[in-house]
Amino acid sequence: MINVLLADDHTMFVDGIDSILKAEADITVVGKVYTGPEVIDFVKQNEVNLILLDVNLPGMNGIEVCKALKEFNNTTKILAISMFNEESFVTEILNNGAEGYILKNTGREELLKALRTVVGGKSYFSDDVTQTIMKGLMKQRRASKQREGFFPKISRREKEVLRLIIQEHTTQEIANKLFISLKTVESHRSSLLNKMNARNTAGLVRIALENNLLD
Amino acid sequence: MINVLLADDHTMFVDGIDSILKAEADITVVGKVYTGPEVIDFVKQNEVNLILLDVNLPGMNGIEVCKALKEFNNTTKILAISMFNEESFVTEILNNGAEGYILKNTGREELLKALRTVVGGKSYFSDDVTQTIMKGLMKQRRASKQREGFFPKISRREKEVLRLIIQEHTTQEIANKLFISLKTVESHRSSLLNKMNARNTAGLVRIALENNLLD
DNA sequence: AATATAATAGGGGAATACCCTTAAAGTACA
DNA sequence: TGTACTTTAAGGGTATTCCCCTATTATATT
Repeated sequence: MINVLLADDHTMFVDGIDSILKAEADITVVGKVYTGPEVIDFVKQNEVNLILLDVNLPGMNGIEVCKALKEFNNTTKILAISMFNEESFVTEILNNGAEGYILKNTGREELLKALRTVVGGKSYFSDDVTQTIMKGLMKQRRASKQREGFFPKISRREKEVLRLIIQEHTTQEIANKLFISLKTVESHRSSLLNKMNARNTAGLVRIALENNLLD
Repeated sequence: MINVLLADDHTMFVDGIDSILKAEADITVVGKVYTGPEVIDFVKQNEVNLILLDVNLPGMNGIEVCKALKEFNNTTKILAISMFNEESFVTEILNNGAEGYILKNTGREELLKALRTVVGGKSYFSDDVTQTIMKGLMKQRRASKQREGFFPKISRREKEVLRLIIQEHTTQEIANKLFISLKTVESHRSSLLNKMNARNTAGLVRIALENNLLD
């Protein structure tokens, strides 16, 4: 038997889901809650296998609830639901422990499938959500591509020096490691500052990490 | 009519796909190639709508091919295929311009669906691949969670200083901006180095960025 | 009210990074 | 076989960071 908790501030929506799940023999809706703190309280006092959790709960939102919940509970699965197919929502709640993410326009069949998949220990995502995430993955490329153009390309040796700088080595240490003179390393540092348009080491490190310059 | 190029070093596999696609009225296999450079050459001389591209081509691998191709061609779609459901493969080739990713154990029906979806301008991914990527997304959480524990928490003021350091400001500039003395900022810097276990500014920046310490 | 932590600030010194200029030798490319 | 870029290196100086130490005042926390 799957014990489900519904957490959403839209009563009508909650009731709709409730009536859908009632028809299923292996699923019981053990509770309905309408705010974040209620979710936490309920889970502490009842056995819940899965929470259908609205991402945009008022007050304490779904993401915070998720985070708080995972602090003390690892068995209850979380299937996030939302009106919005927003990349930031999806990634954030997934980073905070949700096992699945579906949209509110999801039909009865898919809802049930998602629910059972997540309870079964796997993850589930609406096709639309998947598209969004993957697009995000692909966007990175275009963005970093554009930025590439901003830098004159960094030479092989410069890249080595840069890597060692980021690993917290001093100029002297880098010189020793690469068997070259202190002055040479200084010279590389200086061209790095120029090419990357940085004022100091902090900038070097930030720009390098932000733009994945170490590949 | 969809013009497809097959790029894979396993002849038998290529022929298998070829025969599957032959049965489709709207699809023509316009070429079969077995190495990376051949792909580039072929696309330069023929009209190709979609490439079924093996990620693990010998010599110049699929990822490099993808990158090279997107340099001069934006119309040809790329559907990556691979034996391996490896997160690094998937993310890398997606970051380099592929529109879809399927596994070699994909059946005929799914292959055709993937192919038409990608040609239609949308992205397509095998369910398994989606699972892998999403798992990767979720793993980040666990990793960054663990690391959080390593730091004593950084105070409000220290965080401000840290942020300005990352923005390439010198100690003197930070002091001016925050209306405090140079020595106070030095003092904050020094506790940051301690708390974050960094040797110098480079480490400060790297650790802060890697662990999202600025939220 | 007592105790801990944070924020403030100073002196003084050593280590490191940054700047400017110059220049030779190696390497790749057309 | 030039031309451009990279890698190497130096002198000499300034700026900045880092490291000791100490110490007062605020702000939580219990």
